[in-house]
Amino acid sequence: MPVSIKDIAQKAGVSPSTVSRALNDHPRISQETKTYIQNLARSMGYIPSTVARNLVTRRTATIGVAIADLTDPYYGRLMLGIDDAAAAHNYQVLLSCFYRDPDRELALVHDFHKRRVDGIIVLGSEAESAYSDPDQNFFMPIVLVNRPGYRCSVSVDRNVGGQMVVDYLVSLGHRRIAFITGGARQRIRSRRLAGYRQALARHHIPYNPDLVVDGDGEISGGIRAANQLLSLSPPPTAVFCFNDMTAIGVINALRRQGFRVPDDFSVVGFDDLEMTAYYSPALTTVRQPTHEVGERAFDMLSRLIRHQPVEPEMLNPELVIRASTTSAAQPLTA
Amino acid sequence: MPVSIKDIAQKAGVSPSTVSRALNDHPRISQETKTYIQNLARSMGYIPSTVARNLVTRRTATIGVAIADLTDPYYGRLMLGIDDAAAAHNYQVLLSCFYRDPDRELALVHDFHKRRVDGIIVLGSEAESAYSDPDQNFFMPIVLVNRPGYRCSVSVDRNVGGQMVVDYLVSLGHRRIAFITGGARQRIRSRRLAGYRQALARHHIPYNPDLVVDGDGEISGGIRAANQLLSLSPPPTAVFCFNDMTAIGVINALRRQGFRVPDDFSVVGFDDLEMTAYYSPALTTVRQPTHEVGERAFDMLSRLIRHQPVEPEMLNPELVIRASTTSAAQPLTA
DNA sequence: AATCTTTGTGCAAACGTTTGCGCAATTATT
DNA sequence: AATAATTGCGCAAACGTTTGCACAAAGATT
Repeated sequence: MPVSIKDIAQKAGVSPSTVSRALNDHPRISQETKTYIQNLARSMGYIPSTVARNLVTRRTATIGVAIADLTDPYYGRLMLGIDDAAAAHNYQVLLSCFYRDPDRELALVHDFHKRRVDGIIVLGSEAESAYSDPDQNFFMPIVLVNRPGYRCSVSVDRNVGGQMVVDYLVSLGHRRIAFITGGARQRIRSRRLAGYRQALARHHIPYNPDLVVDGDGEISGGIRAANQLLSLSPPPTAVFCFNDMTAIGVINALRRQGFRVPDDFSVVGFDDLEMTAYYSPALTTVRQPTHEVGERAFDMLSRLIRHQPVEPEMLNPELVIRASTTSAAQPLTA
Repeated sequence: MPVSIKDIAQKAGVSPSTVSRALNDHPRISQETKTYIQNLARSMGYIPSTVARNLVTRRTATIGVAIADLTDPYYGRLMLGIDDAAAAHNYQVLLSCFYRDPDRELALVHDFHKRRVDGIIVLGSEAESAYSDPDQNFFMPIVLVNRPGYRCSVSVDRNVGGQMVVDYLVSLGHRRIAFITGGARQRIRSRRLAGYRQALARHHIPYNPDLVVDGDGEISGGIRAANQLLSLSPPPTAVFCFNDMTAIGVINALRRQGFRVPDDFSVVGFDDLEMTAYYSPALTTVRQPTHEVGERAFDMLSRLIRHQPVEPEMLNPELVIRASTTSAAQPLTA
């Protein structure tokens, strides 16, 4: 049973209010009693109860962050930005993972509501539409990262990211460029895919649905997708992947079939995970300002909490050219 | 302002206690009122306040997990085991990252105390000794993962892990085997290092302090350490790394200096991150039963919470031989 | 028909804080 | 020397729940 403010009050011979004020450095308490009580509290091993405090103040100075996948370092990097911004504003952060499961995601957001956090950030939402649904009774600010369809979101522009990749591949002479999605669910709203198609159109390359196959954002999905692409005739000469994890799977599957990257196939990732720079071949990918995204997401949430107006934000990605891409070989099927 | 139990009571014309009991499916409430109130609550958008509930019940059904590094998928995998076990026991999990900073770690554990979680798990503690320090006033169950010195801990036996690696490298003919630590702070208590030394002794290979250099558990540390090792004459023929991240750094630094892995140097990691199996060369490493570790950590905490006796647990790792290791070349310095 | 159980509900206290208000004692202002 | 402002503290209500106890009404047991 932890020691409470009343225990301290009793021992000090003062009222609980005085103890509370002394501990919170209230101006109308004498310096003398303050230091006396603070020392006493320390010596008694007092640890204030946030839960009682939150109940009466009706705020928690805490935000909840729901994360899609803890084994993908991309989200870890976003968290860094959020944590930094939150710390700078004296906010605590509660984290939880929903393992890419929309039901768990919603359950989690619900739990955050019950905990009465001041606001919520969702990283990699799988249930975007729910947040605009009035039936959900979400009564607190929520910002989504990378879901530009939602009112309160900060995203990197994956459409232009996709275009950059295609432009670059086309400039290398590629014309049969495959795209691997992050999963069938993502497919419809995929900005990368939209950018891919727009860029193809701009280069007068007809869109070929066979070249677009589903992955799952993880290595295993990349492997499956690559094998599927290899069964095409003719196969693509370049593969644009939903993210770096997928790209790792793709490169492996290709290599396992005896192909070489980039000589036989160019492969491009997305996210610029630290480790893929050290991969072999070092991955050509699209870098996102993750830290800034995290910070901005927190700032937007913070403005929302203070009832200030916000509008969706869009940040620009950057193409990082490394060793997994090269000029298109002469078409084998000439 | 969210709707409270009183609001519902008023609208239903019953007392708050009845509402509370109806929502919690108390046996002494008629089915009729139960369904009536439950529907009413739903329609009013009622979301119970855990904070009020926690205050009166004096428990939170929540555990806190402090994580050293969110960008290392190793911890993500541990979390999976914890989350699964916790969900099975109707516990919520609160996560937070301390970025390998001992001060932030302690601050975080302190914050968990203030939140009155029922117990705490620390993954990758940097402040182990604090948990045995009575001055810290930690008044709740805490289990540490991979800190076998602590009373309540579940660890994989990194000592035998270290020995397995050295035994294997020696069997390949290596005698100049380097070890890269996870950081100067870890060095003293490193079980891997102890295992490394024991195995060397067993093979009558004298211990050479020059071959033990500090990394930091991340890629950058691996790069630095590898360069340091290359400046030795003669350099080692094999490098045993604190973890897989370090190994990635090492392989890169070696390659950048024109060396080949495993032809010129054998490299061994630790953790068996999924992606390192897809690395090139695929990494020889030590697999840990991460999911089981996570589950057991939760189970231990759960026993602690119920005041049942516990004792430290130790799980066995497993050597995974892949392509980053091979027989020692003829010594260049013959 | 009297007693005993059971069923369904309400009262009120409690959890550990914060905070508006009141009030006495001290100090500053005329 | 009277009044005003300031300083230091306590009272008590409040936050939104849960829960032991009381109690009336209905049903079951003699």
